[in-house]
Amino acid sequence: MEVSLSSARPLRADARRNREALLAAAREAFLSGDTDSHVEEIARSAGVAVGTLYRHFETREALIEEVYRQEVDELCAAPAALLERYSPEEALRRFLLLLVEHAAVGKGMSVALESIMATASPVFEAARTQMADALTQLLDAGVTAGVVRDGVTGPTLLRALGGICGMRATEGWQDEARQITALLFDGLRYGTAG
Amino acid sequence: MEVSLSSARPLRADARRNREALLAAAREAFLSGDTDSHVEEIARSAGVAVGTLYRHFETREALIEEVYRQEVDELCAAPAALLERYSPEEALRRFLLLLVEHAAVGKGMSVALESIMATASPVFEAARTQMADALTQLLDAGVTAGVVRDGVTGPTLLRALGGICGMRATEGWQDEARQITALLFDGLRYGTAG
DNA sequence: TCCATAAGGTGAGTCCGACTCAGGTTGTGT
DNA sequence: ACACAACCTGAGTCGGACTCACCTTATGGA
Repeated sequence: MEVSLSSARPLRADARRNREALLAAAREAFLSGDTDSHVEEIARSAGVAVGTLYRHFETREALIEEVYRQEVDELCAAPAALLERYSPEEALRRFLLLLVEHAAVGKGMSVALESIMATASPVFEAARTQMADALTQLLDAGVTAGVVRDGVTGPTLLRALGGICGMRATEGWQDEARQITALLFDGLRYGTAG
Repeated sequence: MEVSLSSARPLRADARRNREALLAAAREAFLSGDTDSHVEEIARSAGVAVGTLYRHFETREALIEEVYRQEVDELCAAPAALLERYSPEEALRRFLLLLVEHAAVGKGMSVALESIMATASPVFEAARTQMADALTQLLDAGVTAGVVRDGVTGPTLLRALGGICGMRATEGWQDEARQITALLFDGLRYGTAG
């Protein structure tokens, strides 16, 4: 599903297997709300020793980042597809909601997101940029179509959505997230013909 | 400045001094971006031993919480004052901006906020409720005056503003925060006579 | 097929930082 | 001035992320 992009020679077969197992185990742990999943547990449930975990990932954080990066990759493919299928306004609306749904895969994930937010790692920086670009794409289409106010940038909107990450531990958080999204959506349209 | 509200007898003079010194040292450390300020450092710069720190605060987190709670207390006094001086619309606008300025006291503070967000401690719960109530007060005044849409609650708006917490580590974050605030403000007015 | 070899795996041990507690110190009421 | 409870101290414990010296095995060439 993924070809090597780096100049290094490909991983040995068993190494590749282990790396994948670790990512799967980490995702599993984070998604199931096991917030305090320790490296030892993740390694064990992946069927390897901690040393192997550290062969593949610089730190515990790096592993979390990688899990998150994969999520972001999937999400960032959406805007282009949505713009082909829907009007700019509708595409924007749907993407914002998609973001909410995606954040809903498990409260453990939002912990991971926060954990990453708290670091200034280059990996996360890339993910953030990617996401911001996706939003910019949608905003630009909206501005061109005259349904979105000018002057709001992708990175800004991304941050505005950041609050959704801190939302576990409440009962009706998903509805609330949708409300916030609607609020931002309307804020974006404020002052247009919409 | 503060009288004992609990049934326990007042602290001994030296204990009170130490407690205050610890809070001051902690605030200092957090505000100056010393993100990884260790309990040992905080205790030393307050002129006490770690044991003393733990006599006054259950855990490191509890100390952070207390610093934050004080900030929140100050902030929550604002809405009532603003509503006396300005129109509901203007009061809301000013309070949202005040929130941003307040978050600006130092990037270290946002780390503290996040740290608190990541726990479901009762202390933070109280602070959050307090803040949400302040926002509700402003929103209600706005709805009554017909300048704010109905159906948005204080807790919801609070979360929407949450994204601002994750904003250190960027150059022009303060301008961005202001933009987001404006966005939400307009979202709130969407569909009214405003 | 089989070997040489380097990539990969192992897990006991190190490091470090939050937290504890037995014992000394000091403010306070009488 | 005294008794004593409240307070303070800081070396030590504990837990979890991370390391590294040594072992295992995939791989590619003979």
